[in-house]
Amino acid sequence: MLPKSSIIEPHWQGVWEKQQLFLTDKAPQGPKYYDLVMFPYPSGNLHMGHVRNYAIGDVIARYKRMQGFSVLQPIGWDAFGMPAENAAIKNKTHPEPWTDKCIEHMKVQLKRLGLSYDWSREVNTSKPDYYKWTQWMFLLMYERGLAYRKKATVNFCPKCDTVLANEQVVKEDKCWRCETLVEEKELEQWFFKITEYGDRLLNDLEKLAGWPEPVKIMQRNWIGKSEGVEIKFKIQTPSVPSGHLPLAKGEKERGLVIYTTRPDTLFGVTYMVLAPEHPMALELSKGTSQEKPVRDYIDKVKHESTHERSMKAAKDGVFSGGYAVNPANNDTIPIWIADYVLMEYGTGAVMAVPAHDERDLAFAKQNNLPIKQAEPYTGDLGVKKTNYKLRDWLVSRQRYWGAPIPIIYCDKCGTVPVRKEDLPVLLPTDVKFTGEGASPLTTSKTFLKAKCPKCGGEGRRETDTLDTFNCSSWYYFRYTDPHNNKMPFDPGVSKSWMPVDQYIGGIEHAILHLLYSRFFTKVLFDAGWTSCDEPFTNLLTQGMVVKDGAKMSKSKGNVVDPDNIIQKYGADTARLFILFASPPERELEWSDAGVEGCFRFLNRVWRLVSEPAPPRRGGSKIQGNRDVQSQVPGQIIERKTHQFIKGVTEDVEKFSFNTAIAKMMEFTNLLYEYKNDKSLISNSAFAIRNLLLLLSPFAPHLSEELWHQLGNKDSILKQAWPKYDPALIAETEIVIPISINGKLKDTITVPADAKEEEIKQKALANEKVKNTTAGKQIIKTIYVPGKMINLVIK
RNA sequence: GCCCGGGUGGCGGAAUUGGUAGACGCAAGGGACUUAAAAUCCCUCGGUUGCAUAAACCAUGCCGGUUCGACUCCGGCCCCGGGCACCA
Repeated sequence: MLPKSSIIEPHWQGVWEKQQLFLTDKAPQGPKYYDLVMFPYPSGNLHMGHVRNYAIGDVIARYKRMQGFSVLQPIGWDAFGMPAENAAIKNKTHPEPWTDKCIEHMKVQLKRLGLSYDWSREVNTSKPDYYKWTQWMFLLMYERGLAYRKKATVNFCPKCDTVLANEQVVKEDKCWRCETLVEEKELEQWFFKITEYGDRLLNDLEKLAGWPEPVKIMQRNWIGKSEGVEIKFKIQTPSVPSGHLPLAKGEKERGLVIYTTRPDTLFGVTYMVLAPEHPMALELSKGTSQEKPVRDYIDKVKHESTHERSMKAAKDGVFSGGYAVNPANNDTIPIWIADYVLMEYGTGAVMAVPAHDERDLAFAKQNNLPIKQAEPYTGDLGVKKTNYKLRDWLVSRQRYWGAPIPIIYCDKCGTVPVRKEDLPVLLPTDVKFTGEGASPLTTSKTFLKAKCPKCGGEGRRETDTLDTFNCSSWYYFRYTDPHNNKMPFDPGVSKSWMPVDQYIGGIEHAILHLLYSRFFTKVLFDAGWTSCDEPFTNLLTQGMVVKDGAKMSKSKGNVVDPDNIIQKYGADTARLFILFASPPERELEWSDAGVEGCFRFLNRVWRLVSEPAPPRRGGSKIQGNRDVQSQVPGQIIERKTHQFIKGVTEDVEKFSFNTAIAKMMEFTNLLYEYKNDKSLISNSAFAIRNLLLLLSPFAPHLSEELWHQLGNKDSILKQAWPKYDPALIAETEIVIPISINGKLKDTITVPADAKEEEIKQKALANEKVKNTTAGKQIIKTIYVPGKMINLVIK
């Protein structure tokens, strides 16, 4: 083993840092390139998913720098969140020191990877100088009428007397700590009106040409715009004649309003379904024999979290005891109550058409309800209505480790926002972490009381904190002006960097994080803070790094420690392997075997460069590449070098790093074939120089070391990306496959400029072709220029 | 359940627009060098039949279709992964 990664890697990292090679100017010099990786949650340990993310980002950053771009590649910490609070509960400590320690450790790990970050722009969302501005964003939303309060259901453990996250609800709706059955509870919560931006978030997806199509489709479906109608059905109950139920305000005739996108299927309606929370659900059963079953069913559903409910495969329900009248044909149809209808969507009630809808069909079969094929209904009915699946964003969290929502409740003035000049609302430290009871903030003596900003009277602070998605929805703006203490970022400075040219992160963020970030950007745009209405021009969604078929995550505990790999093989090998093992968008199954191969490759490069023409020990004679045997080696090397530059450049452009690395391996293998030929020294020097340049974004330490060994004084990182000469890449001979009836028979080698006739003649003269076609008739010849020739015989 | 991906040798993967399936790497087997080992170098390597580096057939999750030609396009299934709004 020649390159001592443990020596050369820290050495060059030190040199780069000393020369401040990765510090970015306040504003770009020349064309800018904002290269962004999703900042990590500081779990305390770097895992392979991170390494993959940052290796991709770093290759792009280094490549773009060599192309002359002014590159901004920052890093920071998405530092608020539940794990720190859980750790505090478990270890009877405080989330802050725990988080700080995690960051400290991960920073050391990150630096070992030799990533070219501008560390002077590091952000930490859990520090007041950052969350001050997260609170500022909340106030901006509030000012613009986009923040409001309403009741919402949460998962609640009655024994711990506390709100649970979905993640804390384990199998069969039990609390993760005490296994008590989780309940649903209604609480007043803060929301952002993201629905007001639904149409823009939907329409502007079309602008995002640099986004993967599947991500756009997922967002489109998530927003779920649909055009339909609301139709009113009259109600009948067996015991009470139609119209006998009390009328709602402004209602002339009692009825059940449903939403449908398919009014044309009205003749096929055989029953109606209400969500269990529908206000009419219980009412309809009153005085019928169904009263008790309905009550029991609604009770049962209450104990199911909305999360579990939406995901269970088998849907259930109960007859309400009431009937409705189909306005199209006056049929009397039963009204059911079932959990496959959601109160949040439409009117919380649907007309069921088993003949047209799969869910209705499954439910009808299960409950022996009629299925009716019917003519399309063409009459005019109901009121046109556009609905969205997208719901307003619930930003309240009943937790400590987040940015406090900057609101004060005053008995006189009501809900009053904290003045911007009074930000930040600091997280108090006199707090208990028990995992029980209401939000920890309610236990602070210093926090709760506050003067009303309006009247100066005694007020009470909001004790909810902001969802951590708030922190990550604007951090890319902060990176552009990270130390500003007068505003979240200077619009002029941010303008010179925004939008992000390339955003890279896990596919698991395809919807929520990316949608919220787009929403924030649009609000900032409307408020005049930015001229971008979309934050990320290009998006690369990397696949997961999995181990034993399962996602590597802190919660699953199947995390592979990159430290071990770096220690054994070095950062260059680790980076190279993770890029080589799989294309970026695809899932990558981690395996320690294969890392070895990349390590061997780097050693081969090392020996190629630093051991000129060593005595070849052992082995048999070296054979030239078969297809170029007849040609002059010097020309071969030159041509292959230009082809190599072209190939790698194209691969890096399309982020096909695995094939780019394969090409470097092939090229290295080729150079080995000519290694001992003294007459080729100048060709080889040219080839090696380019090999190192192209390799440098992938394996920067080794490339830098060898670059200097070759006598270069300046850093390889400052060199220009090589260009190829199109005149020198053309092969003189090409290989044409001959197939008969689509089956390959043989190949022929012809001059690159051979004419069709010449190739056909040569193909027909081929021995194998003659043997196969003997006694048969050639009825068709297909020639694809430069590609192949196919003979169809009978 | 719904939405979005993926399925190619023993393994990770490659394959411009439908045109030589298996590049590159790993693992495996054989050999060279060495007192020996490590490292390095050379050869073989999808499957079946076959003495064969002769030839044929089969082969890109499964079934069917379009085409001179299908991993690639179309229809129907099966399996695996991600997301599903309080994990980030």
